[in-house]
Amino acid sequence: MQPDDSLRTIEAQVAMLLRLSDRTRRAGARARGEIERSAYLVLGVLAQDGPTSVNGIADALRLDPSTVTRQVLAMEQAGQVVRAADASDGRVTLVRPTEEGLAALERTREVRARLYGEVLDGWSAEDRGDLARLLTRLNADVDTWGRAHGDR
Amino acid sequence: MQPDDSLRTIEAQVAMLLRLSDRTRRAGARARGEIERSAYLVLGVLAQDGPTSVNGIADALRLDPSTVTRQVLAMEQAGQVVRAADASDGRVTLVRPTEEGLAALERTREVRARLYGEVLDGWSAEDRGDLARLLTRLNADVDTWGRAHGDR
DNA sequence: GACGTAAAGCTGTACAGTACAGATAAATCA
DNA sequence: TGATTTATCTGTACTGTACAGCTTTACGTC
Repeated sequence: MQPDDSLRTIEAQVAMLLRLSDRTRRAGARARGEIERSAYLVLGVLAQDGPTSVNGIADALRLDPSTVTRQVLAMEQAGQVVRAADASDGRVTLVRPTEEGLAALERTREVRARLYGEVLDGWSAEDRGDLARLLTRLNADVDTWGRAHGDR
Repeated sequence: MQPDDSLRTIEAQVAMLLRLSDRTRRAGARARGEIERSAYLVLGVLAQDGPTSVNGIADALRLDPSTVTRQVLAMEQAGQVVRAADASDGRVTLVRPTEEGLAALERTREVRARLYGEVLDGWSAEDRGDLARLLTRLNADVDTWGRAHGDR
């Protein structure tokens, strides 16, 4: 494969993966007991970083703060997080995951890992490991690139 | 990395890639001269398969036909495709890409390949090739899985 | 050939996810 | 203290998508 071919293939395959994953996410996600993608990502941030401000979540996910505001409001309604003013800065809304929220996150992770286990049934451990490694690196580089270029 | 760890990492990284790519797609995509993601995918199908029915496009992209109907109507307005009744089956709307549409597709592919070239700047040819290969295989398996399971 | 059934596509509608602009409240600085 | 900045929330709009129902065309059976 020529260098340029790899780039084109990666680009095309990422676009198609987006399309297909979107499909899979919608189709019966709730029936499988999963939480929404948006809540899933927010809870992932909270599970990793602990209580976080709305802006902090927005930055971690590269989302507009107004979007996160609405997501955490919905998640509070669903009992997945609690919101409280920061004691040392009244402007800040600190978002904390509830036990229920963390349990829902873990449940979703397990369901999805099982799903991927089915999809990647015939894959060697080496290919799985390579894909995990390369995707992680790709995301890190996409994130770095986006921040350096102001997402232009 | 344990087998289960790979699955969890892949799952989490795909979710994050979706998030980040969505961001990059919106931010300044038009400014870079790119066409919309939906048009890009439809034109990709037409470029590969030639004139295709609305249902055919929907199947290739795993979209609802009503969604494709609207996309091709918008693309016709934009001069990227032309629609015509199939001579042998009056129910079928055959969608053909215009020269302009194919040129826009190629332009977008080039812009995006260049973008990926920047993001993957420090990557070895081997890693790029591996990522291209593994993503292609992942998509094929996701697609197969989805069709086998009725996207449940 | 007529009638019932199926297929293709279109229209109405609804919803998730998102951004941008502007409003509000709290903090900080000169 | 007043001006400016920061964090969040509210109003609004748009893309992408699905599902249900409608219309038109085709097909199969008699």
